[in-house]
Amino acid sequence: MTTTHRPPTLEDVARAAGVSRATASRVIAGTGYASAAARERVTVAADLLGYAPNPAARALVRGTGVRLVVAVTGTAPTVLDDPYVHRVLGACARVCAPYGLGVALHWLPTRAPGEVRRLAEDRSVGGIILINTTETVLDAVPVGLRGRVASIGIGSALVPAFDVDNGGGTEAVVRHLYASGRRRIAMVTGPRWLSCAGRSVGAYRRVVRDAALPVRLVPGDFSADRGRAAAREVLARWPDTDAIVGSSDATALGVIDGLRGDGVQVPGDVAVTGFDDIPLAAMTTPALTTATHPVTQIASAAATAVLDGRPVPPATMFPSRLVRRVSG
Amino acid sequence: MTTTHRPPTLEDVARAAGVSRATASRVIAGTGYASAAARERVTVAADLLGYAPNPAARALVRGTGVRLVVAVTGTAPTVLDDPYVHRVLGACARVCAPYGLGVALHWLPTRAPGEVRRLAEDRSVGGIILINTTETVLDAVPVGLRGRVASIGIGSALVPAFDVDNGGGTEAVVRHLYASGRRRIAMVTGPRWLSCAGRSVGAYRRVVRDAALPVRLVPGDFSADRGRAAAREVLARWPDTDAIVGSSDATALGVIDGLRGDGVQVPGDVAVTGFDDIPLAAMTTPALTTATHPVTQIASAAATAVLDGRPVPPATMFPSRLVRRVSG
DNA sequence: CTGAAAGCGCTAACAA
DNA sequence: TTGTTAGCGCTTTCAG
Repeated sequence: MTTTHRPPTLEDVARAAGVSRATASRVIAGTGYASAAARERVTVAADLLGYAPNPAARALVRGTGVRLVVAVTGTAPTVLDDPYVHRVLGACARVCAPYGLGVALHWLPTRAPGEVRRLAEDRSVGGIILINTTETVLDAVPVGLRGRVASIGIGSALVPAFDVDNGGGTEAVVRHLYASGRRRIAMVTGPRWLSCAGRSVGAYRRVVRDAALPVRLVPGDFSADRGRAAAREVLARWPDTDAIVGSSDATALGVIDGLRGDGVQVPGDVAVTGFDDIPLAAMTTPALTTATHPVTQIASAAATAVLDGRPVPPATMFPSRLVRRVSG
Repeated sequence: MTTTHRPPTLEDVARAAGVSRATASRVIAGTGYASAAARERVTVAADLLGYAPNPAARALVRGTGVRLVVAVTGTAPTVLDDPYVHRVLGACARVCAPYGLGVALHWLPTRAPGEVRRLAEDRSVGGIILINTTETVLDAVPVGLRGRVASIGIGSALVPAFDVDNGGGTEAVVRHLYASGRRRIAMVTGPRWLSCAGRSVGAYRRVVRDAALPVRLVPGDFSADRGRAAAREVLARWPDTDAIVGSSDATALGVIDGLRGDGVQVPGDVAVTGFDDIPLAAMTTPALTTATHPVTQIASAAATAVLDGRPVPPATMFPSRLVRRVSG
């Protein structure tokens, strides 16, 4: 007689432990009363059978959803191809694993901030992590989502924020540049619509103003291509620039490439710094001076907040540390 | 009177369309008979109400699982931190989205190939994508998983394989090196336990042998650190080497860095090539000559195969194309 | 071709 | 403290 190898259900565990399904449920889910004896017997039976609760069934009855959605705001669905987004997704996946939850990727069009409502209504969505979000999107988050949503970037009264202290990181970078003798420091900013990028610009302005240096800002978008173009703009507008602060490592690499195309030496003529400390920042020539960005930590904290459901502070900032290498 | 804004269920759709829940189910799921009239009315009602099936309920009744697991074989859970893995995860997430499925990340210890059985028994697992898998793991895949599992890398009779044609890519690279006059070409291999990396080594051996050049192999592991060390080993054992083929871009970058530490010019003294064509390969100095690796395409194809459940060929290879830049 | 009915595996009142 | 009961939203026989 061949027994089909069927995964054990709660029913099996209950029977093996000699209790009712309800009691077994209470001890497995860790909710409600149960005598020490019952607890013991159920626990033993469960790991004897190798029991694991079926997340789908659980989600169905609790109305709790079965996946954590990473929702990325942007003008086109290509924002989902970004390595940064993938890293966040990976970190979320690791946090979700013990809960039996999956993760999903969703594009939130900048033009249609109401889209977030549809996500909230989807019963299979257990929680939402917002990335690169805007005030407009934040305003569209329904109150019913309270406690099941977090933002990596800016937050709101309803949505707790988790982010790198890019103001602090940028400040450290610019101060370092000043300390090493640079006096005409330009910056390639992040995208304007991304308010959290504004903190870096603010920090740059502050340091530069305090030192009575000129403010030299050129818009960027975190990409290398834009960095390359921006480098030329900077040189065209302010030929005596002796340092360029990139708002991402990709930007900085682009800047270096653009500069080199014009025969400018880095860091000899112009120092260049990045932000993020991607793994390759240490391997390029010249090795990139930058500031750290603990993406995994941040994403894990955000995901944990959503899954735990415990109250969290409205904003949690993760420190960014200067990494001195060769480029600046 | 405030109506709680509850997402519509199939029941709601059925009522609105004036049919039974069963009929509504048939047309929504696209399975079983339904008159044109019924089909029409249900469809209209569904998108009038903005109905979306609840994946958890569906998974529960069909026993079909609610997430696609990306299972990475390796000696330590840190393999889950690899950007390559994250990219695969991202691609899978995009394929899963329309199915309402989530994705999950799982470490499959090299030492415990049987672990894959536990995954197979988990009712919440809808399918499995194997990464960096070994024959041992492949052998442990239970037959019950047929059609719900695919491998990125090597496959088996049970598990269809999806991979880059790294043999072809490597051949193109080595031929290019030869054509540009290099005659003493060394290679830093991928990890030995990863059999699909062997195809690159095979291709290298073949080209080199056909040209009557010496075989110079040094073991690597795809990492930049190992590349750096390997460069020195190569130089120590065969000082007249004039080209080094890296089996990944990270390796190549490490090799370049190691070479530079010894005052060797790239590509002047020694040409260096990579594999993967990561975005940054174009930005480094010197820009990296490499071969493409369509990771997203591969992962999407694998995920699609698992979710569709349609029969697929035992192995699907994706072409790798030479990208000539400066380093080699 | 359609509807009634029976669950999928689990949790949450409610009694006992 | 425990068991009984009633579903969560959906699919799927099985009769009509």
